[in-house]
Amino acid sequence: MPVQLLKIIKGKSETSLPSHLQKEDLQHLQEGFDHTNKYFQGIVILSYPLTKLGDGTDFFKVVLQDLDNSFSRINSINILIYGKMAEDCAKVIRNGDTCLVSGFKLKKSPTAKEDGRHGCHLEVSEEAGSAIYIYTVPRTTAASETASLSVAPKYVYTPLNRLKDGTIVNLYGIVKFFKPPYVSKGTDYCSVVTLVDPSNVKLTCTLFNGNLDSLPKIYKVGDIVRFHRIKIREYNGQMQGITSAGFASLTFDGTVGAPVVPRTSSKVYTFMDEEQKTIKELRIWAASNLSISGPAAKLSDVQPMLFFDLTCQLIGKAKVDGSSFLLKVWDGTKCPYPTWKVPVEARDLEGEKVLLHQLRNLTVDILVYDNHVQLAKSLKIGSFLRIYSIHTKQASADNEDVSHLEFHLHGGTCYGRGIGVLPESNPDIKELKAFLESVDLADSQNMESMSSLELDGTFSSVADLESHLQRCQQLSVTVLTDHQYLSNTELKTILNSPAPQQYRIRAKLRTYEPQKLYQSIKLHCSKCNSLCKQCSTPKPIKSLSSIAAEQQPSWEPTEIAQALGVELLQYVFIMRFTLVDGTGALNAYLFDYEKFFQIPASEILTNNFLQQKMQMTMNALCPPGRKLDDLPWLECFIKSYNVRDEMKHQVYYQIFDTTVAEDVV
DNA sequence: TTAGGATTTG
Repeated sequence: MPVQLLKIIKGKSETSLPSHLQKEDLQHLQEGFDHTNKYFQGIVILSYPLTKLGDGTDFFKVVLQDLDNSFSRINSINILIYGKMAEDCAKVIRNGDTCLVSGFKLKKSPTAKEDGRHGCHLEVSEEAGSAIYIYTVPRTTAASETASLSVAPKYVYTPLNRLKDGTIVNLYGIVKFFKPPYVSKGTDYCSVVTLVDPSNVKLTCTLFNGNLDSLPKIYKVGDIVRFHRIKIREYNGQMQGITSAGFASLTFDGTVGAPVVPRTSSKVYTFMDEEQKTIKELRIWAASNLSISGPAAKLSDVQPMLFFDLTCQLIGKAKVDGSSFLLKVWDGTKCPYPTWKVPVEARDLEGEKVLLHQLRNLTVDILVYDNHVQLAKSLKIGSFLRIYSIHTKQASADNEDVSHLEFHLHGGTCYGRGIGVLPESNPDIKELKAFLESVDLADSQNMESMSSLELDGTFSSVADLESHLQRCQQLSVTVLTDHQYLSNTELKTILNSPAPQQYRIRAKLRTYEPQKLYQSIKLHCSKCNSLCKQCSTPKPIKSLSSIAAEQQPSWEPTEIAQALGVELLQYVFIMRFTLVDGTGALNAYLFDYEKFFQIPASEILTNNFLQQKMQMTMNALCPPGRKLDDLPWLECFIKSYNVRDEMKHQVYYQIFDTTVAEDVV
């Protein structure tokens, strides 16, 4: 019988194993050895759900741990069971059962590197003549239910005061100190993490991995980690943790009440109710037993001679010299001191120039040195960072009257100095993003004169400077031709105010009508101020004789029209813009002969080039397919006016004294 | 192998 369920009664099984079988140790399970008449014995620590392979064959996988080698670095092995045997085993095998496997095929395990188990796995099936003997642990009904619901192994976690030299253990800990992953002098990234747990013992772990993503995703002191398969060694009279094969980690926010969501690079990990409970307990213990307050600060809080952690967004970067690298970052607040600007070659500066200029009053230059340069170079513009242990230093240059504040990330990793990239899903980053989006750039630009532009080293030539200056003064795809003294009014306020009034607004063009642009061109009658033809009272052609009779006749179109009783109509663009600014939406009419588009309405119907230009302009003002966030800003003047008839009264809005920025198309 | 917590000196 290929699968035998053997009950243990008082330590002895009901039936005996075939006498020809001999036990094989885990370390002797190697390719090239003869495993005929051998069996491997282990305890089931993990079983996966029964599945079907592509060809319909049943497949069942269990992990057996060799209790005789439980202190070895590798003490478990994958067993792959095929066909009917898979089905049979899946019905009876439970975690904690002891299994004997014979008649197996030994194959290289493709997952050994990831799961840290034996380099080979055992394949078994009836066809191959395999047999599995299962010694069950006694089962109550309740235990059986639990077992059938759980496919996770029962990991044992060692408290930090029970660690022994030379063992590989699983453990939990609260991060007391950490160095974010940095480039080591060897081949790997390194991260140093000091943990503490309710046994009040500290453990410093040195973790290496060639893949940055495989190191624990610790963002701040107080985070909680779960380490699997960490090796314990004695170093300088103290226990030390170090990565061993198969090391895996989960990291959790240590805040009481925060969602218990593990951060990990592993696609597969075990995390059950019991682990949830452990994290919650550790959070509570940490809250009442540890004082964890990181030196986080906003740029608005910084002082000279300070080491602090900054959570920020990267908007520019540039090489400076061989041992230092420039990061330009902002966090939405303004540093209360004048800050230094590190001179760099314009061609070396990466980042969106317009944005860099827009944010110039809110951006600080951080110079990073030595070992941090390599990581800094690899950072993506726009990414969110936490830069640990930035040093502020007050200094003044020879040509400066007032001192400025410098930001340095010195070389080395003392005190956890380094740079971490945080995902946008991180709660702190979500908060930062929301704050950054709320910052009124128009206000920040007004805080400083344009002369600083020349100081920040962003532009390579006068022409470049002028073009960007022009563009950045506009800061939107439209510009105002007058009334610049007015400040912006939110759409919500405008919608709630009586007409008539005039406003300056900053808004996005969500949509416009007509979408077929040729339909926007109308003939307008200036006499009746409508679209446009009832004002003409045509006279016969002989009426022109009155002009002809003059001594010096004028053949101007207006004179001819007047003589013929024709009211001249003018071509105009008439469009409806739906504008939004986060506080409300408003429909404003554009009535434009030439000024807004800088295209004469009278010429566009006969000029392909102008038609294309208008289409491109509208595409720039309201790029098709973009989300609202990605639409450009428009600065406009609008006036409100009342339209009343017998039935109703309405307020309308019209755009005026506004033109499309020159460099938009 | 690397680092092994405990601020650069630009």
